[in-house]
This record gives sequence, C-alpha cells and structure tokens, in this order.
Amino acid sequence: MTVRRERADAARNREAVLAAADALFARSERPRGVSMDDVAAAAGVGKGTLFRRFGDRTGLIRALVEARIEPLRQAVEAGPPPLGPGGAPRERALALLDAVLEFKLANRHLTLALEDAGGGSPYQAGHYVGWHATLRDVLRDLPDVPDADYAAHVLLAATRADLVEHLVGVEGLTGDEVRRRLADLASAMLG
Amino acid sequence: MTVRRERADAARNREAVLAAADALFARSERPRGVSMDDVAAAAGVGKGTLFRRFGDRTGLIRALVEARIEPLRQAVEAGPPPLGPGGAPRERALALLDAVLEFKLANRHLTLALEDAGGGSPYQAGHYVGWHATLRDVLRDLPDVPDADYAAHVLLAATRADLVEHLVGVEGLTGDEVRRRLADLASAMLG
DNA sequence: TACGATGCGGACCGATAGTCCGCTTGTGCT
DNA sequence: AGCACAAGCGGACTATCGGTCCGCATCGTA
Repeated sequence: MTVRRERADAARNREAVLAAADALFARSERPRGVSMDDVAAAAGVGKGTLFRRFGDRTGLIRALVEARIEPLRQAVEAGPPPLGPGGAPRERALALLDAVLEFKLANRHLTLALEDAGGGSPYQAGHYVGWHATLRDVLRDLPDVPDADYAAHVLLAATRADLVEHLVGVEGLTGDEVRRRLADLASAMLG
Repeated sequence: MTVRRERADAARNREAVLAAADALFARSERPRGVSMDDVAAAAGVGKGTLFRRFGDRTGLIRALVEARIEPLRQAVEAGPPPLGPGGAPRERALALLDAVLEFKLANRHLTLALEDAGGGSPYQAGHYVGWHATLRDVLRDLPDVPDADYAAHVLLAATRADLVEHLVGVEGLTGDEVRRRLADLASAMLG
C-alpha cells in the first residue's frame, strides 16, 4: 500500500489554478462572471486539468474556501480561549460569531461565490455544520437560551454573506460597524 | 391615450404559463431543474411568448411570487391588527414574522427558486424591502431593541427559505415547530 | 370581409459546465 | 543514462440553457 507522491507538475498546476481562481473571484463583482474557461486561461492550464482536479465548479470554489478557512477551524477546535475550547461559554459564543463574521467580511467574494454556486444548501456545507455544532453546544451551557440548536442557526444567519454584502455594500456600513451590531445583538440574546 | 385591452389569446397564454410554471416548480426539488423550455412545453406555448411576457427567467419567478404574496401585502398594509397597522408594536412584530414564515413554509419551492435565480441579492427584492421597513419601524417603538434596522434584518434572516427548508427537510421539524421556535426567540428578543 | 396591429412560436445563437481521448511528461527501475 | 509506463495534460467537442429574431397566424375593428 505505497501511496504515490503527487507529481511535481500536478502540484504546480494545482497552486496555479488556486491562485488564479482566487484572484479572479476577488476581482469580479458577480461570482457568475467568472467562468471555468476564465480560470483555466488565467492559470495557463487546460480545462481538463481543472475538472480532473476539482470535480466541478463547486468543488473548485469549495477548495478555495477550505484553504482560507483552515486557520479559523484550527483556532476554534484547538486554539486558546476565548475562541478555542476551555473558556467561558458566553465569551466563546461571542468570539465565534465575531470570528465567523470577520471571515465573511474578509472573504466576501469567495463566500458569496460558494453560496451562489449552490449545489446543495449552505446548511449542509462542512464548515457550516461544524460551526453550528460548536455554537449549539456552547449555547447549551447558557441558562437564558432556551433552544440552543435553533438559536445557533439564527445567530449564524446574521453572518450570511449576502446580508453582510448588503449591509456593507448598500447600506454603507463599515465592517467594524457590522461587527459591533452583531456583538450587541448577540450579547442581548445571550442574556 | 386610450389603453389597449390585452388580447384574449394573450391573457389565456399568460394564465397557462403561470399555472404551468407554478406546477413545475412545486413538483421539482431543485429550482434549477426547471428550464424555460420545460415551462414553455408544459404551458403549450413557444419560448418567445414566455420571454416577451416576462422578460427573463427571474421575471417569471417574480411574477409567480408576487401573485402569491399579494394577500399578505394587503393584510400588512391595510388589514386589521395585529398584522395590520394600529395594534400594539410588539404584537405586530410577532404577527409579521409569523406571517412571513408561514408564507415561506407554504411556498418553499417558489421562494427558494426566487432566491436561487438571484439576479440581485434577495435584500433588494421589493417585498423584502417592504417587510424590512415595516418591521424596522415597528421595532423602533420597542424600548428593549437598541438597533431596530439591524434587528429587523436578523429576524427576517431567521425566515430565509433555505434555512426553513433545512429545518423542515433535513432536521425533520414540522412547520408549526419552526413557527413556535421563531415566536419564542423573537419574544425573548423583543423583551 | 378586409386590414392593421398584436402576439405567436420555434429555429437559431452565444455562453458555459462538463467530457473524452490522443499526446506529453514525470518518475521509478535497471 | 535509458526505458517503460503510469499519471497528467489540454483543448476540441458535446449538451444544455437562457435569450433573440422574424416570418406567419390570429385577433379586434371598421
């Protein structure tokens, strides 16, 4: 059962594709404006390479998001409090919400692209499931929150990419103003 | 400036298209599985007719939703309390949220299709803007809600079609259980 | 009935996600 | 180094879909 190492050119191409796609999505306003041909051309590879590597368009976007999200996942799973495990529940809940919101703010184009690509509902995406489970478990320790599962969904819904996009892009708030509003509201909800 | 009456065959076709589209979206699980060709074929008209009448795919879906939403709009704007104007703010807020949620539950496929069709973000759709403005104004009269505008967005986010779909379809809740949870949570939030 | 306006429909177009297969290239072995 | 073969490549090709176009049919009217 020897595991064959990834070929050097394959690794190089994978990086090129990810970098090109990242830049393209960041630049474009609407996610649908970035086609797979665009990505292939920008990365200097053929379309076949794209699809063999990532399966389909959604797979490519998912790979981009996963790469960006990894540090946050680590920090939540095994980092120091308040975001990591071990601290006070209330503070962890607030820290988690703020971290998720900050992630969406920093990667609006990408998360927007992911929700847009759809495939399935956002509620079945791996990272959403993880965040929800963590938040739900934390909320269970708070006496003022009657239904932790549902409350977790609603609080996370307040960080949805298109809502954030609307608040920032249309209503003209700054990222920090949105973070402040969510913190205040969540604070009030958690008692 | 005489207004020309709509031709009889045109009216007949418009009804046929709306009925056919309604049925197709209701039957199909994923909105994207319903193509404009499907609708045209089911309605027994040509594609040209579809597009002349409704502009584009989003226009067709919007027309379907608007038709269904009209009674609710009326009830909110000019109906009797608690949903209509004139009653206690807190009760009106709760009634509005419940009515919106009920609408989404009764028309999941259609509202899902509308959000999916995108075009712009759901936050710029006419009915969302209306609901948000009403809810925001009502929340302004409640002392326990510090930021009415933002709170209105978050509460409405709790009624989003794909979240509802997830709660009902994946987590297995009944519509009434979802309504109850939202009512409890909103009650708590409004003080 | 005759005529102009309105509406019809489906062939057609451009874009785009995804497939396929002959060719190239990297890698491990001798 | 040279070889053999698997792994990977790329871009022509296909299928599908939203949207357009225009010659033809149908409706309302005088």
